[in-house]
Amino acid sequence: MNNYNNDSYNIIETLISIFTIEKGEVKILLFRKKNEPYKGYWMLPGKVLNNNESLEENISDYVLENCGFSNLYIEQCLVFSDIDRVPDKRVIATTCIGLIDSKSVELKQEIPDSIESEWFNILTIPKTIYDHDEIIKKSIEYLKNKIINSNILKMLFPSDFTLPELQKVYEQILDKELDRRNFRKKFVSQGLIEDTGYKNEGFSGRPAKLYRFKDDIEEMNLF
Amino acid sequence: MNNYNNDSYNIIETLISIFTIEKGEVKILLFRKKNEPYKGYWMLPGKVLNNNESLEENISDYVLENCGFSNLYIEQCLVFSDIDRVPDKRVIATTCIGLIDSKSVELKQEIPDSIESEWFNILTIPKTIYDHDEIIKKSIEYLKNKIINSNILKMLFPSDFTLPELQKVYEQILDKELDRRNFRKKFVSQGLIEDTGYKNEGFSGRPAKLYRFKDDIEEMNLF
DNA sequence: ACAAAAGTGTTGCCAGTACACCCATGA
DNA sequence: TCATGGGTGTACTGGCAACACTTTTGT
Repeated sequence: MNNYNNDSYNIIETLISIFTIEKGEVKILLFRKKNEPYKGYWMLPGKVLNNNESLEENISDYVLENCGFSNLYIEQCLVFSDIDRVPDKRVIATTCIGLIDSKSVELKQEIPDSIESEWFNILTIPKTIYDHDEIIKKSIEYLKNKIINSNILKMLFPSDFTLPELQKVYEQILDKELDRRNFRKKFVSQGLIEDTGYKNEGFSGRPAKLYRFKDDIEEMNLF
Repeated sequence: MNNYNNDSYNIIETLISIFTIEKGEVKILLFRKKNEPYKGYWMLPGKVLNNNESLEENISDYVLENCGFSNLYIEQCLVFSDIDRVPDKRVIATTCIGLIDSKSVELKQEIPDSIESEWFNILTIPKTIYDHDEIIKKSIEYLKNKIINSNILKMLFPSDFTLPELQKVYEQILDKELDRRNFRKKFVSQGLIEDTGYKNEGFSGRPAKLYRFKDDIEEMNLF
């Protein structure tokens, strides 16, 4: 058990699917690859794991440096370890999902000019490198399963939001339409949200009340 | 992104929490450590991952060789990557849960004499090495969350079983008592099981009907 | 006044729960 | 015949789904 040889050493990369809400749409952050192979294709953010840092430290540091987000919510997803998932080199990917609210995205810190990044609607994801499309698919699936049994989406809505906005996000992730009245009833009756007393005026139609998630709500499920 | 140095190489081990049912009790398989440090303590089965095998191949091969199980059901659990989770050496643990029915346990193949192993009731787990107690705790939690929304436990019951037996397993994992009549109603109404026509006679009290899981039932949740 | 979008109330159904009685066997 | 444990039926309840009308704003 304690015998290590050359074959026992592996390259590990952490890859993260960062989601946010931009103009009511659920989006994922991708970087553009700069060199061959797959030059110009899109890819998930992430980097090789050093042997002096944990998975969580690695991805937090990376995200801060390269995306400028200091308060990203992170959860582990799956490990992808097929021998040939990356050509030429054997690289194991440990993957995470990250959630960040749009306000924190706007307030992001300095990031390198050299990185070309873009938020993509989860329904129109471009061609990505290696097995990243598979990883993204699993990440969205993970998110979908998660929001059914937990209130994880509050990580995407720390600031004031309207119930119709929240509903549209649920509809995008679950990929089905929900009833306005029942949706409201569920959230209000569970005591997850509270009225801020403000309204978002200035749009066509009746202004919607602004809500916020209560602070003291804990996650329900670990997985 | 493609620059690797010495710091980029890591030792990865796969560790697996294998569960079965033995005499109605949910049990987990542990090995006994043979050398210092922690000599004599118990530990999860698992081994270092070579760079020519996937996580799933690695753990399947290991389990076959060292536990003798050829048809173990496996799912990924969490990754543990704290720098000092193992003393002296940096080792990352990717963990899995495994489920095997008691009949397959009895029919297991040859395994090395040198391995000392034992099935422990999940309520009375002995002292384990490193962070294995934490890993075991999370594995049980994973299993608990899983059986609520899926029929994963059919992996533990491929052969005939009685409903009271099945119920007791649910009660152990969920750690709460369930109503006999409602439990039966749920499984029968969902069409997950079918009557084999046999009974388990020879015990005190009325004999229980023997059921089996239907073959065509798929998993419902991925996570 | 009209259009657009948000807010509200009622009803029915199904799943889960609580609970009491009967049945088949071994001793 | 009694003890033991398994099988069955009923009534209640709360959550979810289906559905139509009213309210508040901008134009």
